Amino acid sequence: MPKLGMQPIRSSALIEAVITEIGKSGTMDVTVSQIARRAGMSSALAHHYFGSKNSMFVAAMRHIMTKFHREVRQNLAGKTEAKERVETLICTSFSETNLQPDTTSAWLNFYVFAQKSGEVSRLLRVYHNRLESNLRHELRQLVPGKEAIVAEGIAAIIDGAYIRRVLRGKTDFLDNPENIALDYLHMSLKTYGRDTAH
Amino acid sequence: MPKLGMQPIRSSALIEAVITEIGKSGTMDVTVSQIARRAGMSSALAHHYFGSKNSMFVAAMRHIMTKFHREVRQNLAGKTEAKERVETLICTSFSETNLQPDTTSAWLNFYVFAQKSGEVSRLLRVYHNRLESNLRHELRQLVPGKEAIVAEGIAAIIDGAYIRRVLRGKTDFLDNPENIALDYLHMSLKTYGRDTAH
DNA sequence: CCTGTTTTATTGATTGATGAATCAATAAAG
DNA sequence: CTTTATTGATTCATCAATCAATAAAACAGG
Repeated sequence: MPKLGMQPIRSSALIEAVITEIGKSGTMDVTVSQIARRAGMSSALAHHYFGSKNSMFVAAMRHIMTKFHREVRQNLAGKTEAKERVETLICTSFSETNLQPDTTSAWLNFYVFAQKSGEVSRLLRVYHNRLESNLRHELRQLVPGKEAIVAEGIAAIIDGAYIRRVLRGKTDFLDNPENIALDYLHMSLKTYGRDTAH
Repeated sequence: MPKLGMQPIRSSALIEAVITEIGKSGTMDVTVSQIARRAGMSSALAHHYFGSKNSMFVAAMRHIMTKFHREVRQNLAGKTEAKERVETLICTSFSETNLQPDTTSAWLNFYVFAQKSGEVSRLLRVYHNRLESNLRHELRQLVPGKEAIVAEGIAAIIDGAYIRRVLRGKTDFLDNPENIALDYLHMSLKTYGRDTAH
């Protein structure tokens, strides 16, 4: 019963399955068969569409990054004030979707995978650069001369919070993780900000 | 030529080799043969002493953690002032040894591995709890009521900085990474500290 | 509106490589 | 003659990737 035009349906089913399986197992040693089974097809078909396990991983990563990017743009829309825009960048990083266990687990695994795959490494670099350049751009007006270090700090807190989330589960996380980053931002504004007065 | 008492020598050679190999490949898919070769012995002997690849990884992790713990205790010795002690905790995390590429790479990989192995997960939790409880203990006097969130922030920055270091290499890291954490500490002291003066 | 050819979808079985773990054998101390 | 050290060869399992085969839709011309 081959309905035509299955390719996009199969692809996205596989991509979802990759993320779910990585999340379930916590590692990237998941077999193509596991992924294919979860996506409701044979491993041969998975290979038929993606060619290799590697490209499934890369596609999954691209998918996560694209989703994130879309979310950022959506949340930034209409916001013009620099401080508000930085806060939006922070909060989007900690949004419901991005804190989904499967997503964070996949992130962490892609970080490791980047050391193996040049393509993933490049993707990750692009993503990092974009986030930090976004941050720096807004911070330039808020904490002139200090935008680089503050941006780096915010980015580090985001990554660190992700890790801790993956490691310990959300249970014993004291506070909403975004509050740490927001706190850091507000203290930086007070300390280095051009308008220290409220 | 079996000289007796080889066990400890072989063990530590293997542990070193595990860390080096993980660092070299960036992942934990290194073979026992690779590890054994680097440690100057056959893979059979490696199995003879450790039983399984898994216990080699666990032993390597224990080794890194023990070394770190020793370094912390050493650096803290004699320091009594709370602020100084927190700064020492931060700086030790970013010491020369702990920023060695192989070490950071191994760290990151163990983070991922923790999701597979209950033992590693427990080890990591112990380590994290110890660091944060140390931080909280000192911070209690410095930023009363806020020690939990500040400790969490410092810990997150440390983890985040590690990741970024692994990902990008030390080249395009703007500043010494400890400065971000130290900055965060000092701003927290100014904002929440009991002695805002000075 | 048939009929054969091409394209797309799909899978069970096979191949080939890889690598963890075990074994059998050797040898030097004690 | 038992214990410790050591390895080359072997076993056994796992998987990524490919193949051969099946089937159904689309399409072609008569």
